[in-house]
Amino acid sequence: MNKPVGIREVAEHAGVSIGTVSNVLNHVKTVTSANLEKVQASMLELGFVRNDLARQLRMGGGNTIGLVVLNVANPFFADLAHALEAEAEANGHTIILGSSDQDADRENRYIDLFEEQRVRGMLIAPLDGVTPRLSRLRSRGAPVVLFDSTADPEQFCSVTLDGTAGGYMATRHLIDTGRRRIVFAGGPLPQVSERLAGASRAARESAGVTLSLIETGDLTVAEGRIVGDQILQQRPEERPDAIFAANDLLAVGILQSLILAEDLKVPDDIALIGYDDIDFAASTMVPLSTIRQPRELIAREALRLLEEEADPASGHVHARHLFTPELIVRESTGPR
Amino acid sequence: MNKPVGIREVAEHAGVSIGTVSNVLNHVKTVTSANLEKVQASMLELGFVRNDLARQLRMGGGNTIGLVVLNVANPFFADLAHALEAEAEANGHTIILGSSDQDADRENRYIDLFEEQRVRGMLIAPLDGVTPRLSRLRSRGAPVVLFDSTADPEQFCSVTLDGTAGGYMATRHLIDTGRRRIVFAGGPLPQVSERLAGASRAARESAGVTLSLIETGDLTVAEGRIVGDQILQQRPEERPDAIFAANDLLAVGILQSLILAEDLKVPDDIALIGYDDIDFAASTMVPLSTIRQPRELIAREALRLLEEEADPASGHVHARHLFTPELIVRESTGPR
DNA sequence: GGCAATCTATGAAAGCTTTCACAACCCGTA
DNA sequence: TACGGGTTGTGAAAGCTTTCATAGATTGCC
Repeated sequence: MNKPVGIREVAEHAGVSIGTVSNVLNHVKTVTSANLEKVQASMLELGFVRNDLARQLRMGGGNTIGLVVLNVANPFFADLAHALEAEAEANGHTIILGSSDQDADRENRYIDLFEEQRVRGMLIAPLDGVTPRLSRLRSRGAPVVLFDSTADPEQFCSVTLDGTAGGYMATRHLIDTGRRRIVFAGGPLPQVSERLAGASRAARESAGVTLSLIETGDLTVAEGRIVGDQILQQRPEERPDAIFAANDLLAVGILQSLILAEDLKVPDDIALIGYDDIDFAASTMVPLSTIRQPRELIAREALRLLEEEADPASGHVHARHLFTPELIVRESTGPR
Repeated sequence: MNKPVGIREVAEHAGVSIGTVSNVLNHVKTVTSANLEKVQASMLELGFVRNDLARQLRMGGGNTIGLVVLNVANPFFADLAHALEAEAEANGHTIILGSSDQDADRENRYIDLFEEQRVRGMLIAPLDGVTPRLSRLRSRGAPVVLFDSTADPEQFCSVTLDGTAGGYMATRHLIDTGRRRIVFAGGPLPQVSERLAGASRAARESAGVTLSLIETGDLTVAEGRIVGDQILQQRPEERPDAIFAANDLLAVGILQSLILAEDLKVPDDIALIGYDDIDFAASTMVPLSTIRQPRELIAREALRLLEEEADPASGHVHARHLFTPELIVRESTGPR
């Protein structure tokens, strides 16, 4: 193992000054082509790799962006992370990903970590809304964009889908296709309250429509199966004629369960609609109607806001951006 | 926005020396409790956040680990990343995730980036085996563990599932349950060659078994549907009686397609087995038999090797660790 | 040839931490 | 009292880069 080779060794080897090497690294155009070549040759020969830690230290922070999601194993977040990563890469940023796994401690630990790393900003899908930890972060002036529409727009930028609108659209669609006894399945409640609120509104608007709630502990396939089994145990005449699942994973689980029943068909007897439009939604046995969240748009806007907030000259004002989601009709809510 | 507060300001405010503050930060036990309290109070009051960049610079690299996967959107890699992250966190490491998206350029860019960040080591699922870029990295002495069993064990540590064994197990299982005309679906070929090799061996061992190949351009649900449609277009008596898909995504797509056919039932007419045991595999319409890869074990071992390689005192010798995968029998290969 | 105006190169300083040789101090004992 | 030994605190140096004021070289023009 040789001595670590830094800018100084390169300068010496190439017979130029430290400053010149630095200029080469940073593509400053004042460098003579003769020097440029000498330096580049030396770098190659010595196997020089710029030390980004020193660079960032000197420059007072780099262009890394911290991302905290609720759970990478959830395809929606995996896709979102993917979109963010692609978008960030295009802007020369790097994303560090942390998965809080729905654990407040982990969330806080990642925030601490990112702060210590002097990230340029953070994108956070907060677990319990705005915690004291987050406020403290904010008061220190760190750029933060939340994926949480309940955040105080005076204090934070946030970018989200309009869950109320999505809930409304989904439920409205069920009603429009002739459904009357609708079940909303999802939980824990705080996380799905907007979608539920939208659903309620749609139900209230139409006479003769009832909306009931099956609360789940989580939004997973396994929980979905439990919900499905629950519904199967009801007497056929008691069963709902439509289910609005708070996300696609849940919907997939419900579908799994319902499809095993002989005396019940999706969508003929029960319509099913999900939320998120994960890649699998189009590939389930009965392709799933759902609400699509334009992940690329969210990703782009979140990064734009973060960039703006990080730039003191921009006259940035916090804003809450609500994107309106889109109804995707597939077979699981097919015409009755 | 106040002046950035560093260790120096804290020291001054608390009336102690810089060294003492550093000792507090690093939990050196020689600090008097009186001083400890003073320093901690000052930190709190000033809102001090340790600058990890300077710390890492001084210490010659931190404890961040770079991870390059082929594609985060693939549930297998998402789960693996998740497992690695959990394991790393337990050891006080942090994972930086990069997704190469099957693009050699991106792979190289991430490697460069990680090198500049002076990561403690890298975990890489290489696209095309060991590229010159990787060898150069190695020759520089950076700890690297590959997820690629074709890597030269003299040069690299690698951790993988035994794809040949997995391919053999899957095919053997199909044969044992009475199947004779087996199709292996997967591609591009280099990525699935081991699984195919295992399948071939199993087929050769049994008289009367034929194995044919449908090569795909990718291992996605969409490609799987294409494969399924292809099979449906064959005359019933020409169709295979079993399909071994090179991964679960592909299998899911195939299943989607086959299930639409009236004259064909899975598993009665065609058995189907996948590979990876992604979370969805148990949740498909006909729950999918598959080969499980013990992700947690891989994650643990990969990090252990990396740690060992990073520690010069360990007398580390490169090793290829092949984990034997496990056959998971579900309904898609149900008894004939 | 002489002078100003450009252009390029130089290298010390700064950015924030950890490290470590050394100083200061305390206590008990000869 | 003087001294040894142990404990705690100190602050300069180092780690590698970028920045920037300054020096030096070159060109153009009268």
